[in-house]
Amino acid sequence: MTESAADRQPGERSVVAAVRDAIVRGEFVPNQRLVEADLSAQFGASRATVRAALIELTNEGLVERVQNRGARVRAVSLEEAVEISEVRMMLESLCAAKAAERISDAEVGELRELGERMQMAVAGGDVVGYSGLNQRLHRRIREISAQHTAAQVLERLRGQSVRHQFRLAMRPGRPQVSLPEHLAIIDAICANRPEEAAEAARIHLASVIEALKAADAEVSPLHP
Amino acid sequence: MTESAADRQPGERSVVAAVRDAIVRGEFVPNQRLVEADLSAQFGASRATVRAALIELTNEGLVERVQNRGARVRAVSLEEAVEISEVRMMLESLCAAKAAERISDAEVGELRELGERMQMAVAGGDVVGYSGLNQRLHRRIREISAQHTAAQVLERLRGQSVRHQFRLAMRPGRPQVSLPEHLAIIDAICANRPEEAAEAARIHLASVIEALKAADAEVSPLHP
DNA sequence: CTCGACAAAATTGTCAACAAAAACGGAGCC
DNA sequence: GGCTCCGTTTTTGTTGACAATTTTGTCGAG
Repeated sequence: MTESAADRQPGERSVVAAVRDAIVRGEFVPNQRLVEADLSAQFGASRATVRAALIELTNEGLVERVQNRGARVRAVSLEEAVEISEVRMMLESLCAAKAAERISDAEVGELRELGERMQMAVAGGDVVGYSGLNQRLHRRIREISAQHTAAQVLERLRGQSVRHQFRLAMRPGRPQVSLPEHLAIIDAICANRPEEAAEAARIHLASVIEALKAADAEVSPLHP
Repeated sequence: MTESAADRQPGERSVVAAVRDAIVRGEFVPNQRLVEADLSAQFGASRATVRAALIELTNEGLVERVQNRGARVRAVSLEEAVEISEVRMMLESLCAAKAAERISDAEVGELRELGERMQMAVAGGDVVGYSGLNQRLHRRIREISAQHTAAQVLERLRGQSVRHQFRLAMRPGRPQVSLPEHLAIIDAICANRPEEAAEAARIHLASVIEALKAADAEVSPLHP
């Protein structure tokens, strides 16, 4: 077991970030128990600190806590991943429409550049690079939309579904189908067409939902 | 100062419920400081317990916490209330559509009865009763939709905007305009028409947003 | 051999006390 | 008179220990 995490900065707020990172990076696998004393030793913090961190991560949907039974990494099922994507479909279309209304000239250049880099990444077969640009695009659209409430909800949901998202990005052929969808969103936003941008976002997320179901069907061919 | 809150059941989870209730009921006003020691005395719990409760309520969006400066009741501005309503417009329309697809015969009866009771409440001028039925209707639709993720987000947002919602319900003439909107939602869901239900929900929330802005314009006639 | 009761271990919930940081107040200085 | 500096007070952040609960392991009876 690596002890790389036993660093300085026992801090207060850093513990939540550390545990969150460990979860989204896959270091802590779903359903793994998170014993307060263990985490307290692993990071330099006291038990009360990790306890506070676990409470915070619980409300973020990353960990599950039950009375007197401790915490564990929350496992999101396929059904939940689909639900999350449905909510994303609604909120990302809202943000896309808002962004199309408010975008500035400088931001247009930014989005266009992101789009070009995504095209290059796909052309070059750089899957992980494309995945990173993907995240940056969605985040930037949220920021441009200035819909703070929706952005916050979407950020929380992203943390919960990051595992499914990653599995999806690794599917062969997936980037080739998602790239044009992303470019359509960019085009609509940059052209100041809210309705078109919202529709493009809906189409993209519908595609994500289909891919999620397809990926699952491939793993478990028939109902086990 | 009333000491009615210093009850039994110092509990653990009850403290978050107690503080949450105090906030949504208006006992704790926006921007009011929430000193840990004071709350610790007011409710029978220790400081660590109220601290945990404050962290939880922070992630629910009801309180604001800044490093080394303590917690206070979060004040949601008009802009935030509008943002919240925009998100609600998207998610409630999603839930309404899902509910229209999944509703059972028994649930149809339930919703119809709720609608009749709402009509009676408005006819009788029972504003507070109508407000309660209003909440029950929205909650029941969320439950029927079986969209757990959206329901959870909506529940959190409801807590944040309950103050604005309440102010709205008290506006003279408001129930008369919101009642037919609610009945339209009920009709569409009970008739198994998802698209119609979603549209009805959108119309209702758009009306809420307009009313929010109007109510604010009335309080502060010109830009102060 | 299986099932249930009972004890032991592990883990969480709670508390009181200590340390650090920030807000407050007054005296001194320009 | 206003401003800064410094000590006091309040409030939060952290720590360790104790109590309550759950889980685990073991032993005996059927």
